[in-house]
Amino acid sequence: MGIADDAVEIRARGWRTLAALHGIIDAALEKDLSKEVGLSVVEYTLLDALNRQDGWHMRMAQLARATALSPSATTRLVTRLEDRNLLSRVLCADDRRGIYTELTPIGQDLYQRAKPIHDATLERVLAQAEEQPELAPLARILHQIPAS
Amino acid sequence: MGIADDAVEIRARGWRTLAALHGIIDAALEKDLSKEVGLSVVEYTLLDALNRQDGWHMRMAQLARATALSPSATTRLVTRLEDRNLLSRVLCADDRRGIYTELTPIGQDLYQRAKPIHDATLERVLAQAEEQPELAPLARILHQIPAS
DNA sequence: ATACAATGGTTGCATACGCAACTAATAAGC
DNA sequence: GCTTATTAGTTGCGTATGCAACCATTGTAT
Repeated sequence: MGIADDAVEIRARGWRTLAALHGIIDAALEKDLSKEVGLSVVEYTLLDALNRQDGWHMRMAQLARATALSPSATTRLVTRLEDRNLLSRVLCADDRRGIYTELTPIGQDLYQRAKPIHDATLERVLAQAEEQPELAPLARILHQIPAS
Repeated sequence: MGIADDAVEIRARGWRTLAALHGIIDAALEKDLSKEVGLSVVEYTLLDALNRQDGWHMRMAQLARATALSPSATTRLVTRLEDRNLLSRVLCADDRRGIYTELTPIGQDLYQRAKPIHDATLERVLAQAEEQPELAPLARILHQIPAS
């Protein structure tokens, strides 16, 4: 087995590690957020993305990108949150095809309650991951990614 | 904002980066594997896990762990692959609750055809990710995770 | 002006998923 | 030995997803 073959296997193993760590974090967040504030991970991700944009001025396509979801799934996700009065659709004045979303006070409040849960779970799960030899190298990196 | 708060935000950003990279790789693999050999990513992951175990001697629970899937999803995944004659269920002799899975020749053949696709896509996508400032730090790490 | 292309979101439909309840087989308690 | 608990895997059911087809609005060309 030559160097090139090794590289392929190392990449594959790296990808398996990434997928495993992702699955662990995702499952833990899903469980805790769902239990404590009734939000799924994607729902939290959307609220979080909106919040980092001052709760305003994100179009459907941007939300789709932020959540790594298809356009159709994004439509339904926004509809679900709108039905719970966490956000509202706002028609775009200059381009009436576009739709902005706005966090409602209820949505902002729920996000403020969800964020500590999210952050605490993330810290706990990452600490656990750093104890596992397979995951540790990757888990440690997450603390060292520079702002960009 | 103190050091502790910074750590929280850095973790959160690291998690977003991890999720983003995972989504990109997963989507690319999904697309290429589906197109070229008619396999989804989880289906490939299962065949790959089986193959690394000599195509034998993995119980349902192990497969569930390898694919990060629930028991029920694992049952249906194995059923799908069994219906396509890629693997077969084998009752465990000593513990008749347990079920082993065995790759069929067809399954082995399909895996051998799928692996180059998988590896090439992974290499391509990771190379692209290394060009993006947001993803580069994490993408580069995947080449450096030691065997364990 | 009118037709035609391109863009932004939404819906019909089929599929995969997780949870909880279930069955079958083994292990433990007395 | 018989009852109870535990473990392994499967099924019913509701929900989230992606794809492709669709509608509405905007831009472009003649």
